[in-house]
Amino acid sequence: MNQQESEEREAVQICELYTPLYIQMVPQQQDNNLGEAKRRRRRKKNRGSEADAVAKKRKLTAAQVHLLETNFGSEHKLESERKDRLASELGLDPRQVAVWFQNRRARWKNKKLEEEYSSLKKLHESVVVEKCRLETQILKLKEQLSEAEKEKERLIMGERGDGPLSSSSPSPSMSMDAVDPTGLGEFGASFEDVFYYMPENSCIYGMEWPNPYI
DNA sequence: ACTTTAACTGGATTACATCA
DNA sequence: CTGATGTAATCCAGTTAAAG
Repeated sequence: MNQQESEEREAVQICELYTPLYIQMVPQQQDNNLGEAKRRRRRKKNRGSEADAVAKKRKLTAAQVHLLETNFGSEHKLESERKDRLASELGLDPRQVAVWFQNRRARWKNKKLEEEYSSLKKLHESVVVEKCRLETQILKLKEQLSEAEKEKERLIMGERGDGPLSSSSPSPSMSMDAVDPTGLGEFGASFEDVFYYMPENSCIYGMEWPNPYI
């Protein structure tokens, strides 16, 4: 038996398995004329008493869902031929298969959006932390610069001899040597610093993200 | 009461057929 | 041949409601 034959046989077996169920689940069309060219009728709007009588919602079986999922996994779009083939394999109305694919695509899209949202959120949080770290570093460097300028001023005054502190030694912490040439030094990896400094309320680590899914 | 999901609706788009 | 028009199929976003 070649592969095609075995696939066909499997399809027939599945059909046999589900057809009675389908007949039970979905009332068959009256004008099911198989010899007729494929009907191209726009489906009727299904609202009101007739719909209530006919369209009860049915849960698909695990086997049906499994086959649908497998198909969805290989291709999210559903061409007409595949829809019909799947429908007959599953013993479902092609319309049900189409609806299932539509809903499945919507669920998949939602899931993808949620994943994208959470990875962007993580990225945003790390950027906020980095921004705060850099702002803290800027602040401290500015302080150092200001101290260094004061020290410079003091030395100039000392050389002229008109300064009261001409001979006093510069405080070690205020000397230019104290300025870390790398600009990083003690602040390089100090995350604690980040959380003590909140310029203009910009550093709100762990702030609530608006959740679009609520 | 809440969630999941099958089924539905309406609007937009596309492909195809027909006709002037 | 070509453009206009109509129809059917399909998609998506949003909604409804059955069922668990």
